Amino acid sequence: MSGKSSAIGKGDRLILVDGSSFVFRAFFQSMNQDAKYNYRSDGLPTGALRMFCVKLWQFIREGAAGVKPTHLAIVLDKSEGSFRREIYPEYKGHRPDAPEDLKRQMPLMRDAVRAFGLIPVELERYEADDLIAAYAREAAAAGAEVVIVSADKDLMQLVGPHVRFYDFESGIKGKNGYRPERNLDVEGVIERWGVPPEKIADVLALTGDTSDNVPGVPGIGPKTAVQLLEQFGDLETLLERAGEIRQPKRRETLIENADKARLSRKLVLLDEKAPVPVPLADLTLAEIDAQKLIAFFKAMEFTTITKRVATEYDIDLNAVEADPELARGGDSAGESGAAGEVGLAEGDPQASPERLVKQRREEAQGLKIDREAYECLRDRDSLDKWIADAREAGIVALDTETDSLSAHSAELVGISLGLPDGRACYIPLQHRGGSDLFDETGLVKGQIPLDDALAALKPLLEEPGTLKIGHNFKYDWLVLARYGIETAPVDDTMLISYVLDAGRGGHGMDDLAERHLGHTTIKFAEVAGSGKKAVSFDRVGIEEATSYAAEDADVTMRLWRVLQPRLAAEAKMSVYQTLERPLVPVIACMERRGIKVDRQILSRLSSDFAQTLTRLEEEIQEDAGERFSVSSPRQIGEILFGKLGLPGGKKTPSGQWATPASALEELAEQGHPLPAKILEWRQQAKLKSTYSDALPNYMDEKGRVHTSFSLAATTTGRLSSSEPNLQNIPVRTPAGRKIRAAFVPEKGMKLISADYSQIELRILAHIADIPQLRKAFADGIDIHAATASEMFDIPLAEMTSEYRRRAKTINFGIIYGISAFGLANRLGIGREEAGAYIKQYFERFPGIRDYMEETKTYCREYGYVSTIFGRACHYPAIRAGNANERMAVERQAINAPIQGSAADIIRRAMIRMEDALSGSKLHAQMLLQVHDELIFEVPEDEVDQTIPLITRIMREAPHPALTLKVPLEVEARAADNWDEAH
DNA sequence: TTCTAAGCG
DNA sequence: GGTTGCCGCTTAGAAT
Repeated sequence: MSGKSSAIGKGDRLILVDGSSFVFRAFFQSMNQDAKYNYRSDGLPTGALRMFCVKLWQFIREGAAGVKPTHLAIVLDKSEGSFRREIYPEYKGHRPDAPEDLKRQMPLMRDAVRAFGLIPVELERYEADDLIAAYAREAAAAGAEVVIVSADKDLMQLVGPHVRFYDFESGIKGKNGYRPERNLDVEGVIERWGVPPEKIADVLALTGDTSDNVPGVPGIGPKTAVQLLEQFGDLETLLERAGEIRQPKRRETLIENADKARLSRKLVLLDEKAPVPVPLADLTLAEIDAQKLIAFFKAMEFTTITKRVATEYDIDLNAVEADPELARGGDSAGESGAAGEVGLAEGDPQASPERLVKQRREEAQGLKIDREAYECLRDRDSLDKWIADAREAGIVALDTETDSLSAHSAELVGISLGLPDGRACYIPLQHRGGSDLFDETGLVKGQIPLDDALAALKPLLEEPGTLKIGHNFKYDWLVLARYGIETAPVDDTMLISYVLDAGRGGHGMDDLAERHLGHTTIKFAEVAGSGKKAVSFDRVGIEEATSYAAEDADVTMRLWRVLQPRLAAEAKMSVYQTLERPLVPVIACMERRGIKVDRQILSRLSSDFAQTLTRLEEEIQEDAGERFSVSSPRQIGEILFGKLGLPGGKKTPSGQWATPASALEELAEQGHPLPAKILEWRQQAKLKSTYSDALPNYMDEKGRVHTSFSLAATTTGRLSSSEPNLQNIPVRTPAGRKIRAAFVPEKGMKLISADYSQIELRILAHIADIPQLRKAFADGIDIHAATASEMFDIPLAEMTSEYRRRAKTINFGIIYGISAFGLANRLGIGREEAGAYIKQYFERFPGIRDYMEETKTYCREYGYVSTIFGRACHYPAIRAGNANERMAVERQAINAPIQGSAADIIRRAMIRMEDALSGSKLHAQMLLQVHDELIFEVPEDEVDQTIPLITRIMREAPHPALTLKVPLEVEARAADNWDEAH
């Protein structure tokens, strides 16, 4: 386009786009769209880029702020270090990092600009703002009209008779419906700032600018600054005559901070003299090369904008091929060249997701895994070579080996890497034994010093341009985080498998290798031994460790190549990108924090329980007339139903007497003292063994307990918690709540518990679209009472607790896939009566019967059901021949969309929570999730601000993807222990 | 390792 | 025509 150059002049119109703020805006706008539009089929985030292109296309064709351009420039920041850093090192100092997904698509922005036939304008040592200033002045001086497109208020300095400032609306609305300024002329600037554009730098010099870390003068805000400038004319005059200021305090700070103000002005003042790297004349808009633009869009997998361009230029879409070369990311060799290529079918730009899936599967089955070829890296040179290769590939599988199973305390023993070409290596770091020679520190010889290796690996593991692949990466993330490495971006093959195949089998690496690669992995026990002979991994010989560890990385990479393409092909990209991937660091941080437990409380409880147990045991044995083990259900059964001949005994599937609580309760109601005592004993024994005795063993030196949440353990999308399970801490009985009360905040802090009220019933009302339930929820009426009123024809005002209780049981039964038998059992009524209830329920709420029937039919046909966010839960056994089994699976299928949708909602809330809190400068920390409840630890003086924020994030969690037909309600409370907070 | 019971949502 | 039976988890202890 430089061939058509002509100098700018009167009648010309120039749009100057502040590239980085533009792409930021674009990113947040893209976040308001369904996630499926924001990722390419290889998982690369492209949402910001898509919005960027849509807007750029719009500016070129239609103009911005009512100005249709003859010239246009996208101006970028070349690097972090501008000349402002040289005069003030703290400039833009503590800026939060851009979101991970945005960072990954940044390199492609220049490609997008070029695809439009434009030149990305950037210059070393200068910020985009300075170049925009220089262009704006030059163009305005020549008589052209200028529009500056930016979200950065600093650029409002440049507004003048021929220069406007334009900010297109951010996708995210702030508090009080705040919207950024847009389309400002000189009048608009004066209205916004109280001063004309040329004085903005003076204002900022006084007030400072927190976002850029410009100091300013302490205690001077915008109001005072404007007033002072009105009084004295400009900053220099003000500073010279500061002695004349009446207010003593203000006078002193201004005199004292005069230099700071001058420095601040230098920082905020834009450098109009910046040497522009591209002459204005070369910014003339030429006709777009639509073929090239479409080829780029196709490589990015944009659809709507691609069609729009094709229509505009009357081009046959199918005749244009995607050109991955146009979307390489970065402009020179060596700079994260792979960001635009990751996962694309090699040399086949037309590969459809389905073909790619097939190709990868065949490839995986054809490629033999060769353990002999794994490398063991024992010196820096070979490690550096591997790091370079990983960088070149843009993708690397990663696995850590440690000396214990707990990610919170394990020491790093080694790291393995795997590449897409099937190469894999192991880097031993802290092996201490086996048959290898070791030195005086106990470390086996021939290992790269840990610090050296980590220093070399850290940039690779943290850089946005190289995708890391892990399996159950939360573990590795936690281990590496303790060595100061925050790995990103990461794909997790366990989570990809979970999204694709929940319900179809395990998601452990061994399972997946068998299933997808037909490969049997070396088992951990084979190298480390099992039972008494088991050793920790640092005692495993390095050669053996290499085949085991490198294989893990190798298999992980191969699994990724097989599974990842299925995300796009099976329309599961959104689920993976919005509900799974971002949750890994969130959960990891929660686990790392742990929750404090009061050891004394537990130890006292243990003694209390022990005492009660002894007493009960004696009474029980006396009543039974013999000594036996109360903890043995079989012996209990033999005593109650055999020896004492109590009525109504049932057998378990294995033929022994069944003694569940419900059976014992029934006997107790009939007046038998023994079953009641056994029940009591069992409760106390459970509380003692599982909680008061066991929990202290999990406490760290600070008295905190770190559970492990599993993200891929359930069929429905719920999390699970283990070692210890903190999702089943007692709450239903007074004795149990004493355990819960042992969970406490740190001094000066409170615990906040926030839980969704009736979330599953609300989801049922939404999915099945039940008018009465929707109305009851909308009106905030007690839902069980409303159900009872509808079912039993009793006005709400006359509702009795008994009818409400029955309705409540029925409501729960419905969620679980009700049966007359089950309901009868629960309510202690006859089967006929229970059947009549169900019949009546379905007559009043026919939509629920429809939902149940449709769900069963759907599941039978497709083998899976889905949550409202598209998570699939597979039930292959739905076609089982056995009627009982089939009915059981049908109930699961009915329940899964309800339970799973609730799980999705709280996942969304959790993912947003951290940013929302830190964005509001609050220090609350999320500690636990218990399915519909989140537990936080919060500084006492922030409780009042934190509760509304948490509540809002949880209530609004389905947005913007979905708007439920019922409101979500959240109850939150702060207290000094978990029992009181709940 | 499997079964039974009990803790939670 | 008898049987079984309400969803999702983890842990402890006994029995195998």
